[in-house]
Amino acid sequence: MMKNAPRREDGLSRERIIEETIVLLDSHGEKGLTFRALAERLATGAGAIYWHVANKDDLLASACDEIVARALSAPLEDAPPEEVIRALALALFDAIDARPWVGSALTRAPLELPMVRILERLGQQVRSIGVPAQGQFAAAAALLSYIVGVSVQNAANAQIGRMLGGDRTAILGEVAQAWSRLDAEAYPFTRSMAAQLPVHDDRADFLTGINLILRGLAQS
Amino acid sequence: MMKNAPRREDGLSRERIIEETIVLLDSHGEKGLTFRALAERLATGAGAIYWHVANKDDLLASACDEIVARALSAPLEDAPPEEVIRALALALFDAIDARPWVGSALTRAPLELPMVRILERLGQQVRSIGVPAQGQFAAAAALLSYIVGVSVQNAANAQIGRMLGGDRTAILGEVAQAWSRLDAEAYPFTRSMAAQLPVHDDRADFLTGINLILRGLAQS
DNA sequence: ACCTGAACACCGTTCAAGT
DNA sequence: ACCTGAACACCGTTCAAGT
Repeated sequence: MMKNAPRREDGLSRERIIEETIVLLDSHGEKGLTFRALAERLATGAGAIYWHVANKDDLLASACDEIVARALSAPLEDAPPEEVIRALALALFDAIDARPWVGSALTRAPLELPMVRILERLGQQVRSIGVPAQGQFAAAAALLSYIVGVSVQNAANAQIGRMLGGDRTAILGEVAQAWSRLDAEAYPFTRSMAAQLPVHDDRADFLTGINLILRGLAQS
Repeated sequence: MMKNAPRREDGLSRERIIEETIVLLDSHGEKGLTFRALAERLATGAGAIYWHVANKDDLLASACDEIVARALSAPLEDAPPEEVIRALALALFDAIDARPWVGSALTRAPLELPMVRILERLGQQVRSIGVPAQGQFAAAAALLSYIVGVSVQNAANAQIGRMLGGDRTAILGEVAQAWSRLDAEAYPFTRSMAAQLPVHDDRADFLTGINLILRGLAQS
């Protein structure tokens, strides 16, 4: 065709829809993402969105992939592979922590593009480390499971704090109180750990786990 | 009061509701759990359920807790603590694998009773191992994160297979084909791993990770 | 080709009214 | 104390009709 600029500036597009989806998810959470709310933001009808997007799952998955792609694009520097893996892991941990909805989207669509993006990056570094060929897949898969699994779990924790309104310390303080009120017979360990909960650093523990896996990898 | 058996046999009760919730979740998945469907199964009105249960979140959380409690009640034997931890981890892995909805319920209500149940069990074993006092919480928390995180992630994988109808091998075969069709420039690692995907054992990898953490714990 | 917006078939939750 | 079931305020998705 000859005309190549027929698109109106205010026309809908997949990109614009997904961009606005991210804004909506960030501002109003997972249950705030509604075709009606999205349509209003885009100044269009609810049905129009379906021309560019298959359904709500597609919407969520695409928004998730966008965030994952951004998180992975940052740490590209050439450094020792272990260092790159740590950087990738933390970038994902922080991205999911900042947007808990990314976590549930990741869990909902397991072997899709976002996961493959991460696996690829991890795999390339696993190769650089020098892990023998027959162990590369298991190593990359273990890292992938750990990173995504723990990050999602952590983000869920953080989200509940945000939902209850208070700051992190206050929430954890309340949980700690609840723990110290548990039955002494059934929950001796948890009771005695109540005091440590509020001063606990999840991000540091996450990194400790990564280092543990990397150490195990080096031994094999 | 004097009369202590006024309850009709067909009366509703929290237990009966949760029991039927589990049946419904198992048979029709997470989106099959509906107050209307549940009411029909219980031969009552939708609103009656609200007399025994706060809301849908409460329903899901209670069903989840029931399953977690069952999974933890099995492996009680006195064995070396590392062995008990492995047994607990696998029991949870299998329970969540069999019921993916437990995974998302666990993620939705992070620091609630089900998680505390698991933490307590792990913590007691961590103590038995002889981990020094100031490291016990971090150790138990690391195990908890890993077990729940990876199990949830694995269950999500398994679920997608079930949803697509085919058996596990067939699904993974298709994913493997999709992987081998990825762009050679951008996804060299994933492409070369395509063949290994269908013969990969997630449960074994899960256990490998547990052993890795236990080994790290023994060193400290 | 792309958009509109009414309509359909659902939801969770509430609440007056019953027993 | 416990249950009923209609009613309310929403959903995702479809689809004739428009441009």
